Amino acid sequence: MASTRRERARDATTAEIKATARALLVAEGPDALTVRAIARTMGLTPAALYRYFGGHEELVTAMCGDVLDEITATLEAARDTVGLEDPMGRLMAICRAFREWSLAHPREYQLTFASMIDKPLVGPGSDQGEDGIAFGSVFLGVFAEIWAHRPFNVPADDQLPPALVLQLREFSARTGEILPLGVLVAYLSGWVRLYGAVTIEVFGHLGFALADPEPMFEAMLADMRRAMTTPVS
Amino acid sequence: MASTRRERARDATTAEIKATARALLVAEGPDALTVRAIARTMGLTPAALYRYFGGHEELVTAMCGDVLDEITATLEAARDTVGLEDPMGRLMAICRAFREWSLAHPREYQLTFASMIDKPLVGPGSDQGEDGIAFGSVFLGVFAEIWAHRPFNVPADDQLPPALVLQLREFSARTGEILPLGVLVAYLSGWVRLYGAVTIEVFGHLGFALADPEPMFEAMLADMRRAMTTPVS
DNA sequence: TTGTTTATGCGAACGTTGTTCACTATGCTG
DNA sequence: CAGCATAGTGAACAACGTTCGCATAAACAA
Repeated sequence: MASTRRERARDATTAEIKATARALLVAEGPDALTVRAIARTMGLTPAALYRYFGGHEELVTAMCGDVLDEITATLEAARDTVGLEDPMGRLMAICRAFREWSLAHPREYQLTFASMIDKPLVGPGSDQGEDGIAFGSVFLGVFAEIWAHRPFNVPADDQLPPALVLQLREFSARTGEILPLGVLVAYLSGWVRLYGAVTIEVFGHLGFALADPEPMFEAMLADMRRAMTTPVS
Repeated sequence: MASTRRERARDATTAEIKATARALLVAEGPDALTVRAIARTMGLTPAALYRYFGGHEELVTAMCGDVLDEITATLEAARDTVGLEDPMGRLMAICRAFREWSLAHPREYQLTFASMIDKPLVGPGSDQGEDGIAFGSVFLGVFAEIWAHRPFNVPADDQLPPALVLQLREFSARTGEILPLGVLVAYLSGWVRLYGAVTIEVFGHLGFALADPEPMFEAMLADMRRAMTTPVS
């Protein structure tokens, strides 16, 4: 990609900045993620960083992109731990990997997944951002696998609220129309449940009742499986 | 409470500070929630505020408490819209009210429910904070109502993972031992699903697929109802 | 090789933030 | 009335994000 020497050096510095920022984030928390601190630990003047980033916000946005790439790779690796003959197992592997990564990287999680839409909007496939789509397609892909392998009981289109059907049609068109709307509902519900379970645990908002939420997480996964293995009636 | 004149004046100022902070938060966003800005809009010196609050963090913590009280009152009001003969309807009212309040007050929601455990830890009943317990007991109370009104199918204690049983026993002891452990599981699962669905919507992380997540939210409520109306087998 | 351009970094500065401190009034209390 | 706690002031400090003009070194054209 980077042909000329200059471009290579520039990319290296950019990477070093992001790496330093990342290290600062995990070591000192989000409040320490400051332009001046990054410059300081790199032996640079704060002003110098503005040759590489438009400002503080742009820098953390770039970091979110990196995080999203990293977690996408992690999920794919976890997914490929399980063979294609067991797509449900692949989904479970993804979910568990998502939880474990998030618990191991709470700061990054907060930055990337628990920010308002003001900031970089992400989900499993975000409006803006290529990284987001990649992240989302990992999930969507395995749902397609599951459906192809063994269809389960999903509501027919005319059993869904009309308002929902309209939105799902749009979403389906955007994602290649590979799945029935009912499967998209399962996909979205699954993502919402996973996101919620992980977020509440990362924030510690379950500590009032459970010191170790893992069994509850597994129970949620079991319920998710149950919903997706009801035979077609 | 406040007998002497001085104390009354002090409490009034304290309240005005929190009100100003709140107004600033909703009008300008969390970044504008600054000690100096509050003092400025009140016609005070920044230093003066330190007679009332230990610092910025303590101030937003106090605000979170207020928010928690406010939302608790809102949920109770919504709950009492439905008569005692329909406890499930009361739960649904609470859930919908929680979603609507959160969508109408995203900044407050972010501050109160989407902060790390570093900050004020809250959940439906938090480790620290009386407001949290009040908030949580609204939920727990209606679950008790439902169970008393019509028991549903919950796993027996020996069907639950032993690690979970131990934690649930502790939690049960802390909350008065009024419910079987399986009902506590339903309660916690319900809170996790509600929290997740609302959080993901408030953050806009569902916008990649749905412009209006309300039907999906209703579907989640329906599934919650289903899980809590399976007759005892 | 020489001259020109362009990217990179520096240093200083501005306005903002949270917070502390010495000081001055004001109003309550004995 | 005397004494004292309290509320508020103003100035200061360190740290922040950001901008500007100036140097320097690398890349390129002649």
